[in-house]
Amino acid sequence: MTIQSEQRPTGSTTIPGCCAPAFDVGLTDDEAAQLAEKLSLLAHPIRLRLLAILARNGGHVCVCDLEAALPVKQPTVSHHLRLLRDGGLIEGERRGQWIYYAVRREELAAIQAALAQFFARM
Amino acid sequence: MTIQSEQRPTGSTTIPGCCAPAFDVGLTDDEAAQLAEKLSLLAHPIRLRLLAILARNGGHVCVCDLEAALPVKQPTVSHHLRLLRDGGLIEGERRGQWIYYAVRREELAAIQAALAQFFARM
DNA sequence: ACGGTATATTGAAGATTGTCAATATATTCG
DNA sequence: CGAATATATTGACAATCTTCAATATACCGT
Repeated sequence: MTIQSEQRPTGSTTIPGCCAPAFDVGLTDDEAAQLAEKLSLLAHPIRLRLLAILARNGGHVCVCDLEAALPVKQPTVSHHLRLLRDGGLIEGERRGQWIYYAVRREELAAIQAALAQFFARM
Repeated sequence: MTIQSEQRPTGSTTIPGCCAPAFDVGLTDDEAAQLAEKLSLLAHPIRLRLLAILARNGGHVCVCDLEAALPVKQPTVSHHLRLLRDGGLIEGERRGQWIYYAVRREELAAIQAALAQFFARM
């Protein structure tokens, strides 16, 4: 024959051919789920911009500032702020009529560390 | 009065009170959209595990291996592989009956760099 | 207390995503 | 060619996400 018979090189199974999970899996079910959840929180342009604004002006930005800076209406801003707050990434402090938000650096650093670990394992 | 009148310190507007976008915005509309797109691609447990497996066993893993290692059916594996391939993160090479996937390190590094830049700006 | 402003919540509607059975396509072997 | 295996695609369905108008809540100044 002209074409060489392909043989799957994957080891340690009795069945020749395919589908022997003898390889390195790398990420636990739980690890993947947790990291995916953190990434999902970041994976939205409005939330990224919210974080960026707050990180650089922390403690001095109220919701109306954010609404003015972003192309969405006030309920949408509040919605994303809530997601970020529930995810532990930001916190809000009421000062008078306004609520000032700021990034929680520790949590942000935790995500950064989780990502670094993920990439390190690649 | 006992309570001090709150005054928004945000500068450079003629309107006293609120909503003067004099602060640092930090992320362009486009930058945020692009980064969010990359993050969305990563933000799924199955895709994270696919990447981890492929990164550590690159070029030696066929779809049936992946299906065996993950808690989803074959069409779902193919679906996520397609998303990753369309996103430039992996590539597949047909060898005989099987198609072997591998991570594209450059693209993965690009995402890592984009993330690093994002966190650096925080 | 009242009117005004800031923010949150609710509810609805549309868009996107995730999963899988069924089916199609490609490849190998006999 | 025809059967068997590997992978991709289609189509349907459910779940989740995104946005916003309408409304509610909280606070301020008068």
